[in-house]
This record gives sequence, C-alpha cells and structure tokens, in this order.
Amino acid sequence: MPLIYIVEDDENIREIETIALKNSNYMVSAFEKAKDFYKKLDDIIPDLVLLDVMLPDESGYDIVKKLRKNSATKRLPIIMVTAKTAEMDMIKGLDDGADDYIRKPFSIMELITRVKALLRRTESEEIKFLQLGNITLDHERHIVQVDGNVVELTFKEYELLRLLMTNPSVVLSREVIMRHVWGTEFEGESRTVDMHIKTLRQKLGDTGSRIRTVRNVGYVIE
Amino acid sequence: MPLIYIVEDDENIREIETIALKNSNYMVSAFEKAKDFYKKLDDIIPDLVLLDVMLPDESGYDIVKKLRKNSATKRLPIIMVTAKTAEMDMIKGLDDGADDYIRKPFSIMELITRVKALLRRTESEEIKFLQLGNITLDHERHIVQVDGNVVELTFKEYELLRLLMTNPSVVLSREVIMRHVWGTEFEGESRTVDMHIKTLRQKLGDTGSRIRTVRNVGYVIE
DNA sequence: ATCTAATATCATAGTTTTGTAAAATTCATG
DNA sequence: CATGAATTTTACAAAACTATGATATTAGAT
Repeated sequence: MPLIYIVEDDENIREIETIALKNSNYMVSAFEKAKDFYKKLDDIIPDLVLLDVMLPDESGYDIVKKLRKNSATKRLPIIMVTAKTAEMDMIKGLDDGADDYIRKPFSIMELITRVKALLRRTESEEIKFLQLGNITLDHERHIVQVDGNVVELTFKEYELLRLLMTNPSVVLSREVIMRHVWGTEFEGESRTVDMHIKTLRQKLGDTGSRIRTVRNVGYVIE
Repeated sequence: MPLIYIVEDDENIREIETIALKNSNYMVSAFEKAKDFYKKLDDIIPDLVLLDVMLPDESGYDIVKKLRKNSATKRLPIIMVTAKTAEMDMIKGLDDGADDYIRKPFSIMELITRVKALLRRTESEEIKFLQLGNITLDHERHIVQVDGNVVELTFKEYELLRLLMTNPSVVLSREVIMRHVWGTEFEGESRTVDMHIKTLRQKLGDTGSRIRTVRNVGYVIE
C-alpha cells in the first residue's frame, strides 16, 4: 500500500486530499508546514509527495529543489499543486523537478488519476522492494530486514526468500524452487532445498515460522 | 536548449515524438536507420537519445552496446522505446545499459516527463558535487575528500567511486561497473574491478568499509 | 500406538568467490 | 622513445558458501 505525504497549508484542501487518497487505499500523512514534512521525511520516505506551491514557511519550488539535491529523495515522485493558472508556473514547476502538476481547483477524480499515473510510472522501481508483514526485502540494496533489523543472508538464501516473497501464500514445489533459485532440475534425493529452508528459518528467527512446510508438496510463506 | 536524437523506423511515431519534443522546446533530429544516426553522431553528440528497440538494420540493444563502448558516448543518456511488454521485461532483465524505458503506446505527457526527468537526473549527476557521509566528490574540480582531507585517486579509481556514489545503496554488478567505468563487457575471470575496489577501499581509509561486497552480486556504497 | 515416508538437522568436505601481492603490460608525458 | 605511473593480469591465499550423505525427528496413515 503506497504511502503518500501531503504538504498543504489550507486545512480544507488538506482534508479533501487526505480523504480522497485514503479512500483509494493509500496511506496518507498530511502536513501543514514544510518543517513538519522535513521532520517526518527523516523517518520514513514515502512513495509520492503532493506538494502545494504556496506555503507559509517555504515555497514548494524550494522544497523540490532541496529534495532533488538529497540522494535519498532525489527520485521521489512529486506532484505540485498550484492555484495559479498561468502556464509559466506549470513549466517552472516541471523544470524545477516536479514530476507532474495539478491546478486548483481540481476534482477528486483528477487527483486520484494523476497520483495513480505517477505511481505507475515509477512502479518499476518499487517492484524492487518487497514487504510481507515484518519482513522487508530491498532488492537494490540486496538487504533483508526483520522488524527493522538487518538479517545477513547468503546468495542462495536471499534468492530463495525472494522467490517465496514474490509468491506469498503460494505453495512452491521443490521442482519450482530448484528451477528458479538453482536453475537446475530437482533430483528426488537431494536435501539441498530443505537445508536452505532450514537456515532461512533459523536466520529469520521467530518470523521463520512464516515459512510453512506442506507435506508432499513444498513450501509457502504467509 | 537540449538536443535530442530520435532513432525510429515507424514514420508516424517518429513524427509524433519529434513534434512533442519540439513543442517542449527541445532541438530534435530524427533518424530512420541506425546508420544515419551514427553518421550524425560523429558530428554532434546530443544530450539524449530516444531509441526504438526494433530497427530494420540493427537492434536498439546492439546500438546501446556500441555507444557504451565508445568513450565519447559512454554516458550519453538513452531512453529505449519498446512495443511489447514482454520485450521490455527481457531488456530490463538483461540490464542492457539504457537509462530508462518507455512502453508503446505512450502518451505525449509520459514521453515529455521521462525525457525531462532523465535530463534532470544526468544533469545533476554531471554538475553537482556528490556527498555521502564524510566523503565528498567535487566533479568540477575532480577532487575527492574524506573528512575534509584530499584523497588522491587515479582516473579509474575516481570514476569507480563516482559511479558508486551516484548510486548510493544500490548494488552494482561487475557487469554494470565495467560498462560504466570501462565501457567494455565484463569477462568472468577478470579481477580488474576487484583490484580497483581494493585500492579504493585502501585509499579511503576507515571510510573504505562503506563499500560493501555483496557476494555473487557486486558492490555497494552506503 | 506403531509404522513409514517425508522432512529436519548436523557436520564437514568440497567448491566457488573474493582479496591481495606482485609481476607484466599499457599508457601518458616529457 | 624512455621513464614512471597507472592499469591489468596472474597466481595464490583466504574466506564464504553450498552440497551431501548420514542420522534424527515428525506427521499422517493404519
């Protein structure tokens, strides 16, 4: 479920945006001032930011500029919301590094559509990030975390977990696992898969019990 | 005003792309065949290339390969345009060296946005100076500092560090590193990359431990 | 409860991958 | 074209990882 931050000083509009996005199944945090937004950003980086151009403490343009300078937020998808209709503003916004813009007043439908479209455009990067309960797999960093703590996995363990996590609640046979992780056909007497399942469970700690054995069939993560 | 080359055999699409980009204030030259494109490239190197995957005389994939081998075009921003989803997945899987991808059919808005985004990305990578914790890389002065002290790096070491630092927290395979820093394909038995990683770590001192080895995958800086 | 086949676990030998020093080669520069 | 620096290759060491067969345990059938 994508996380969206809203930065908007007008309480009314902030409310409308928040409700509209929540109803569309997004997680939303809304901020009145840039300062509050920055503080939260240090904590969790969202999937998209909806940014008002005119704010009391700092202009939206300057915020975008700052975000683009920081490597952690360099590619963060940003939609600017502006009251001015002049086309120059739009172009300026895009040139400053926003990914899209919405002109006030906007319809709920337009807001949702644009958010959806932008997320779709950037989704290829999100696929690299898998989450299942308290397990998190960041494919770019090649890092797995449980409850926020890094779990060191070997290559095969990592690939195995990734396969399971990309197919949550789907029982995968040893044949399928072998083919995907090892690239070879499974031979009946091999204990290799079991072995790796075992170490994986071990390294995941309590969370390891999420990997369930289905006798005569294979393994699932749920 | 950035210059963009388009390589696309379908006249209709070529027209649409050309007009859309010209309206967005880019200079555009469009080519039907790879051959014409190469000829023009000898003359002037553009700021970005929009490259169709399926061309009559040569595949876009091969073109990218060639461009990456040539030091003059090694870093030339490339957006690949592909018709089939399956094709796109394949290309992405191969990690062929393009910087972005657009799937046909695309909206004008999407095309413009991606072009803009890529130009912005490469521009900021070229000009800005990079900072990652206590490491600083000033590309204009070609100087690297750790905790304010200048670290003398050779050309390859510098380029390697720069590649890592422009992709913080992203694991880069030896293939990718080779392609970007050396402009050649990686051959399995070569220890060249490892060697440079080693000297780089050494020269960075304690900070060298920021470069993490991901076994079977590659290296990351974090 | 007993049996049996499937799964879990263990220890470790063997393999693969990475690290590094040193030699060989290439490259740039006067 | 000589020289030293930079780069690449070689060769081996070290570390990390994986597979395997033996053995223990468990779930499910009877």
